[in-house]
Amino acid sequence: MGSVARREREKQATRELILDAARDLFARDGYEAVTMRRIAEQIEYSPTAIYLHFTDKDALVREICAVDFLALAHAFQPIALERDPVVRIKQIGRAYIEFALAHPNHYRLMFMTPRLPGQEDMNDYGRKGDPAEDAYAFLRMAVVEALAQGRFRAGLTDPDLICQTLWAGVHGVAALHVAMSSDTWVDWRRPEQRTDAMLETLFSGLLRQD
Amino acid sequence: MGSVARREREKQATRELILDAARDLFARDGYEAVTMRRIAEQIEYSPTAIYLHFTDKDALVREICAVDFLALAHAFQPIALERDPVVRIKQIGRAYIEFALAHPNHYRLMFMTPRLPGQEDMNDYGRKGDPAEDAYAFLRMAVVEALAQGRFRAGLTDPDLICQTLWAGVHGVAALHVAMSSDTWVDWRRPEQRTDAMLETLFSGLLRQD
DNA sequence: TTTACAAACTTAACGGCGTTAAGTATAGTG
DNA sequence: CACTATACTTAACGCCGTTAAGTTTGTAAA
Repeated sequence: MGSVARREREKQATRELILDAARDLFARDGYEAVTMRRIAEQIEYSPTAIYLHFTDKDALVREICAVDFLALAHAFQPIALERDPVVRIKQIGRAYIEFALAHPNHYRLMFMTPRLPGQEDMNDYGRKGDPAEDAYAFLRMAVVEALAQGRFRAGLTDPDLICQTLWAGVHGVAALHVAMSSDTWVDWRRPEQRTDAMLETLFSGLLRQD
Repeated sequence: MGSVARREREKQATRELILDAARDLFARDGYEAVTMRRIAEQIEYSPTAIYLHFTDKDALVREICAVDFLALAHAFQPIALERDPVVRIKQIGRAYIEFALAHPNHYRLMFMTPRLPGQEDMNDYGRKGDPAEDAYAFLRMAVVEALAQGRFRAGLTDPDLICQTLWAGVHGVAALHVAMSSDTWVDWRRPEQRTDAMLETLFSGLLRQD
């Protein structure tokens, strides 16, 4: 009787097995290194078995990303308690870059790979649960609040433009690190130093000076 | 007698044929869309013929990029005439983003794709001729000059850190556009507007205020 | 207790990819 | 005229994502 429930549980278990094996490959070596055959070998199933649990490779990897991005959302949780919106923005920026440095392959897939036109159909987490979207919304709220407090320089009134400038700034640090840090023709400063320099520059560039 | 020279010329001609066909594919649809078989079909050669002119696909595409990046170096030429190093920096930033927007696939390959470890062997253009490297050196010279003129804020003394902050800023605008501009959950401002906002932010953040 | 069935999985294959080994045609040289 | 270097082609290898067609197996209905 309860057997259907058990079978369902078993199916979810192998689904998790696939996800875990794929996550290992992905986190260590990136999207290209994740192959259906390699995942299958690791969990001792045939490659086609994976298709019983995921529609295709892209869906599988994106689900991994979506799950792991909850770590970013989690990092935002304590930040939400901070009262000063400007401090909050700074903490968001720092947490954002830290996430990118800790999960470069996740970051690359989510923010450095062009979206193919026409895949706005979202995964199981649904449109409004997308952590990346949430992060933008979270930043935007802080910006709107700081704007209301008159914290930005005169002339800066568009919250989206401010958000996009902030985002571009921290994304630049993160993305340059992910893609270019092993280039030897630049005498790279340490990532934390670059993060600090960027945040200070953005803030003294955007904020009304005391 | 002069036949060896003619043969050499003919070989260079088919080499150019390959480069042009590959460039079309690459510029329109990006790295993945460039396949040896597709190039071959277009120029009516067999796929293996390409290997007589290029060691592998990566070498071929990187040569395309290196060549087209000369356009960026070219855009820097008039900028070099500008006397004020701060103005020069601003013009470099603007030209840089304009290049990225005009050649998104080139930009993606050169600056948004992680370098595989151990390919520091450079192409025919040689180590010092790499336009990307030249661009950084060009920026750095302007920064050093501005630094000598005391144009940066107190506390900003490291030319490389300043360069990397500037680079990250403009890279952020460019990279976010290339990878994320078709995402609909952000109310994107126009790229030129984002460029202006970023440059103004960076400059008022970095420069000593008059 | 047997039969039917649906779910989970496998085997074999397709078409694509980058790349290579082996063969061929040809033009210039001794 | 024979020889050889060069520019090419054909055929194949081993990968990839994905699918069509079977096979097992545990449960439920007869």
